[in-house]
Amino acid sequence: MFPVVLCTLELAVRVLPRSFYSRDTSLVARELLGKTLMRHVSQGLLSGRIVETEAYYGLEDPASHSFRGKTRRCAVMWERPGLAYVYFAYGMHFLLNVVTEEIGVAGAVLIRSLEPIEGIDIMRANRRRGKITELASGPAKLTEAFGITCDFNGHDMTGGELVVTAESGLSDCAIGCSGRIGVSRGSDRQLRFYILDNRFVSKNKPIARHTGS
DNA sequence: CTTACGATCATCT
DNA sequence: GATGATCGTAAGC
Repeated sequence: MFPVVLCTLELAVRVLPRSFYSRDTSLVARELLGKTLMRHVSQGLLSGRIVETEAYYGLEDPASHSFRGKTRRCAVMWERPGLAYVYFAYGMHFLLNVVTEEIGVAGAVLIRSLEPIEGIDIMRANRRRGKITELASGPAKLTEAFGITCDFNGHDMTGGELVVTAESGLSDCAIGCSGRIGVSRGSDRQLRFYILDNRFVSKNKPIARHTGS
Protein backbone atom coordinates (compact mmCIF):
# COMPACT_ATOMS: atom_id res chain seq x y z
CA MET A 1 0.00 0.00 0.00
CA PHE A 2 2.78 2.45 0.82
CA PRO A 3 5.52 2.00 -1.74
CA VAL A 4 8.10 3.80 0.37
CA VAL A 5 7.66 1.32 3.19
CA LEU A 6 7.84 -1.65 0.84
CA CYS A 7 10.93 -0.17 -0.68
CA THR A 8 12.62 0.25 2.66
CA LEU A 9 11.83 -3.32 3.64
CA GLU A 10 13.29 -4.64 0.42
CA LEU A 11 16.45 -2.63 0.89
CA ALA A 12 16.87 -3.86 4.44
CA VAL A 13 16.85 -7.42 3.21
CA ARG A 14 18.89 -7.21 0.06
CA VAL A 15 21.65 -4.64 0.46
CA LEU A 16 25.10 -6.18 0.01
CA PRO A 17 26.85 -6.42 3.40
CA ARG A 18 30.35 -5.30 4.23
CA SER A 19 31.63 -8.89 4.10
CA PHE A 20 30.86 -8.91 0.36
CA TYR A 21 33.43 -6.18 -0.21
CA SER A 22 36.02 -7.43 2.27
CA ARG A 23 37.51 -9.83 -0.27
CA ASP A 24 39.86 -9.91 -3.24
CA THR A 25 39.20 -6.91 -5.46
CA SER A 26 38.94 -8.82 -8.75
CA LEU A 27 36.47 -11.23 -7.22
CA VAL A 28 34.33 -8.36 -5.96
CA ALA A 29 34.53 -6.67 -9.37
CA ARG A 30 33.28 -9.80 -11.12
CA GLU A 31 30.54 -10.48 -8.61
CA LEU A 32 29.24 -6.92 -8.75
CA LEU A 33 28.19 -7.59 -12.35
CA GLY A 34 24.43 -8.03 -12.43
CA LYS A 35 23.90 -6.41 -9.03
CA THR A 36 21.85 -3.22 -8.74
CA LEU A 37 23.09 0.24 -7.81
CA MET A 38 20.30 2.17 -6.12
CA ARG A 39 19.90 5.71 -4.91
CA HIS A 40 17.00 7.49 -3.25
CA VAL A 41 16.53 11.09 -4.35
CA SER A 42 13.77 13.51 -3.47
CA GLN A 43 12.02 12.87 -6.79
CA GLY A 44 12.04 9.11 -6.35
CA LEU A 45 14.17 6.02 -6.79
CA LEU A 46 17.09 5.59 -9.18
CA SER A 47 18.40 2.14 -9.99
CA GLY A 48 20.54 0.43 -12.59
CA ARG A 49 22.09 -2.95 -13.20
CA ILE A 50 25.90 -2.98 -13.02
CA VAL A 51 27.21 -4.30 -16.33
CA GLU A 52 30.86 -3.19 -16.33
CA THR A 53 33.49 -2.82 -13.59
CA GLU A 54 37.24 -2.49 -13.12
CA ALA A 55 39.46 -3.70 -10.25
CA TYR A 56 42.13 -1.42 -8.78
CA TYR A 57 44.58 -2.74 -6.21
CA GLY A 58 47.04 -0.81 -4.04
CA LEU A 59 50.79 -0.65 -3.77
CA GLU A 60 51.40 -3.36 -6.37
CA ASP A 61 49.13 -1.86 -9.04
CA PRO A 62 50.71 0.93 -11.11
CA ALA A 63 47.30 2.03 -12.45
CA SER A 64 45.92 2.60 -8.96
CA HIS A 65 45.75 5.91 -7.17
CA SER A 66 47.21 4.04 -4.18
CA PHE A 67 50.27 2.81 -6.09
CA ARG A 68 52.53 5.30 -4.29
CA GLY A 69 50.89 4.93 -0.93
CA LYS A 70 48.16 6.78 0.92
CA THR A 71 47.50 10.38 -0.17
CA ARG A 72 44.69 12.71 0.71
CA ARG A 73 42.72 11.84 -2.42
CA CYS A 74 42.95 8.06 -2.18
CA ALA A 75 42.89 7.69 1.62
CA VAL A 76 39.43 6.10 1.50
CA MET A 77 40.80 3.18 -0.53
CA TRP A 78 42.62 2.09 2.63
CA GLU A 79 39.59 2.30 4.88
CA ARG A 80 36.55 0.10 5.52
CA PRO A 81 35.34 -2.06 2.64
CA GLY A 82 31.95 -0.94 1.38
CA LEU A 83 32.71 2.78 1.51
CA ALA A 84 32.37 4.87 -1.64
CA TYR A 85 35.53 6.31 -3.18
CA VAL A 86 34.49 9.20 -5.43
CA TYR A 87 36.98 11.49 -7.10
CA PHE A 88 37.00 14.26 -9.66
CA ALA A 89 38.77 13.66 -12.98
CA TYR A 90 39.58 15.58 -16.13
CA GLY A 91 38.36 18.82 -14.65
CA MET A 92 34.72 17.83 -15.10
CA HIS A 93 33.82 14.25 -14.21
CA PHE A 94 33.11 12.31 -11.02
CA LEU A 95 33.93 8.59 -10.86
CA LEU A 96 32.41 6.12 -8.39
CA ASN A 97 34.28 3.23 -6.78
CA VAL A 98 33.45 0.88 -3.91
CA VAL A 99 36.28 0.16 -1.48
CA THR A 100 37.38 -3.50 -1.18
CA GLU A 101 39.81 -5.66 0.83
CA GLU A 102 40.23 -5.49 4.58
CA ILE A 103 40.95 -2.28 6.48
CA GLY A 104 44.51 -1.14 5.93
CA VAL A 105 44.76 -2.74 2.45
CA ALA A 106 44.05 -0.49 -0.53
CA GLY A 107 41.57 -1.67 -3.13
CA ALA A 108 38.49 -0.46 -4.99
CA VAL A 109 36.15 -1.40 -7.81
CA LEU A 110 35.31 1.28 -10.37
CA ILE A 111 31.68 1.07 -11.48
CA ARG A 112 31.87 1.75 -15.21
CA SER A 113 28.41 1.21 -16.67
CA LEU A 114 24.81 0.65 -15.68
CA GLU A 115 21.73 -0.58 -17.45
CA PRO A 116 19.05 1.87 -16.26
CA ILE A 117 16.08 0.25 -14.52
CA GLU A 118 14.15 2.75 -12.40
CA GLY A 119 14.02 6.55 -12.43
CA ILE A 120 14.88 6.76 -16.09
CA ASP A 121 13.18 10.13 -16.57
CA ILE A 122 15.16 11.57 -13.66
CA MET A 123 18.34 10.28 -15.29
CA ARG A 124 17.30 11.86 -18.59
CA ALA A 125 16.90 15.19 -16.83
CA ASN A 126 20.24 14.90 -15.04
CA ARG A 127 22.03 13.96 -18.26
CA ARG A 128 20.09 16.28 -20.57
CA ARG A 129 19.88 13.40 -22.99
CA GLY A 130 17.08 11.10 -24.09
CA LYS A 131 18.61 7.93 -25.47
CA ILE A 132 18.60 5.23 -22.84
CA THR A 133 21.95 3.87 -23.96
CA GLU A 134 23.56 7.25 -23.30
CA LEU A 135 22.34 7.68 -19.73
CA ALA A 136 24.81 5.55 -17.76
CA SER A 137 27.07 3.71 -20.24
CA GLY A 138 30.31 5.11 -18.86
CA PRO A 139 31.81 5.87 -15.45
CA ALA A 140 31.26 9.62 -15.62
CA LYS A 141 27.87 9.25 -17.29
CA LEU A 142 26.44 7.15 -14.50
CA THR A 143 27.56 9.53 -11.77
CA GLU A 144 25.90 12.39 -13.63
CA ALA A 145 22.73 10.32 -14.15
CA PHE A 146 22.63 9.49 -10.42
CA GLY A 147 23.73 12.95 -9.26
CA ILE A 148 26.79 11.52 -7.51
CA THR A 149 29.55 13.99 -6.65
CA CYS A 150 32.49 14.13 -4.23
CA ASP A 151 29.90 14.63 -1.50
CA PHE A 152 29.59 10.84 -1.57
CA ASN A 153 33.29 10.22 -0.97
CA GLY A 154 33.44 8.06 2.17
CA HIS A 155 29.69 7.32 2.12
CA ASP A 156 28.92 3.89 3.52
CA MET A 157 27.33 1.93 0.66
CA THR A 158 26.14 -0.86 2.93
CA GLY A 159 23.33 1.44 4.05
CA GLY A 160 21.76 4.83 3.48
CA GLU A 161 20.71 6.61 0.33
CA LEU A 162 23.24 4.99 -2.03
CA VAL A 163 23.66 1.21 -1.92
CA VAL A 164 24.18 -1.90 -4.03
CA THR A 165 21.54 -4.58 -3.71
CA ALA A 166 21.87 -8.28 -4.40
CA GLU A 167 18.95 -8.08 -6.80
CA SER A 168 20.26 -9.39 -10.06
CA GLY A 169 17.53 -10.40 -12.46
CA LEU A 170 20.26 -12.33 -14.20
CA SER A 171 20.91 -15.99 -13.57
CA ASP A 172 23.78 -17.08 -15.71
CA CYS A 173 25.42 -14.48 -17.87
CA ALA A 174 28.64 -14.69 -19.81
CA ILE A 175 31.35 -12.40 -18.49
CA GLY A 176 34.16 -10.92 -20.57
CA CYS A 177 37.36 -9.33 -19.40
CA SER A 178 39.97 -7.02 -20.86
CA GLY A 179 42.63 -4.53 -19.93
CA ARG A 180 41.44 -1.45 -18.04
CA ILE A 181 40.40 1.56 -20.07
CA GLY A 182 42.20 4.88 -20.00
CA VAL A 183 45.16 3.81 -17.90
CA SER A 184 48.71 4.37 -19.09
CA ARG A 185 50.40 1.83 -16.82
CA GLY A 186 49.15 -1.59 -15.87
CA SER A 187 46.88 -1.92 -18.88
CA ASP A 188 48.26 -5.39 -19.46
CA ARG A 189 46.42 -6.87 -16.49
CA GLN A 190 42.95 -8.22 -17.30
CA LEU A 191 41.07 -6.33 -14.62
CA ARG A 192 38.08 -4.97 -16.53
CA PHE A 193 34.94 -7.12 -16.35
CA TYR A 194 31.71 -6.77 -18.28
CA ILE A 195 28.60 -8.66 -19.26
CA LEU A 196 29.08 -9.95 -22.79
CA ASP A 197 26.64 -8.75 -25.41
CA ASN A 198 25.02 -6.19 -23.12
CA ARG A 199 24.26 -3.02 -25.04
CA PHE A 200 24.87 -0.78 -22.03
CA VAL A 201 28.55 -1.66 -21.66
CA SER A 202 30.57 1.49 -22.40
CA LYS A 203 31.31 1.94 -26.05
CA ASN A 204 35.07 1.82 -25.54
CA LYS A 205 35.52 -1.90 -25.94
CA PRO A 206 39.15 -2.74 -26.40
CA ILE A 207 40.61 -5.91 -27.58
CA ALA A 208 40.92 -8.84 -25.32
CA ARG A 209 38.30 -11.36 -24.57
CA HIS A 210 38.83 -15.07 -24.26
CA THR A 211 38.26 -16.36 -27.74
CA GLY A 212 37.95 -20.01 -26.87
CA SER A 213 40.51 -21.72 -29.05
C1' DC B 1 30.83 3.39 -38.69
C1' DT B 2 35.74 5.41 -36.90
C1' DT B 3 39.27 8.49 -35.11
C1' DA B 4 40.89 13.00 -33.06
C1' DC B 5 40.91 16.56 -29.80
C1' DG B 6 39.50 20.23 -26.47
C1' DA B 7 37.43 21.12 -22.03
C1' DT B 8 39.01 22.14 -17.21
C1' DC B 9 40.82 21.53 -12.27
C1' DA B 10 42.11 18.79 -7.98
C1' DT B 11 45.81 16.31 -6.81
C1' DC B 12 50.45 15.10 -6.80
C1' DT B 13 55.56 15.83 -8.18
C1' DG C 1 53.87 22.50 -13.82
C1' DA C 2 52.08 18.05 -15.56
C1' DT C 3 48.71 14.75 -15.58
C1' DG C 4 44.62 12.18 -15.91
C1' DA C 5 40.35 5.27 -14.01
C1' DT C 6 36.35 10.80 -19.58
C1' DC C 7 32.98 12.66 -22.69
C1' DG C 8 30.90 15.00 -26.52
C1' DT C 9 31.55 16.99 -30.81
C1' DA C 10 33.46 17.29 -35.31
C1' DA C 11 35.25 15.50 -39.22
C1' DG C 12 36.61 11.63 -42.17
C1' DC C 13 35.41 6.97 -44.38
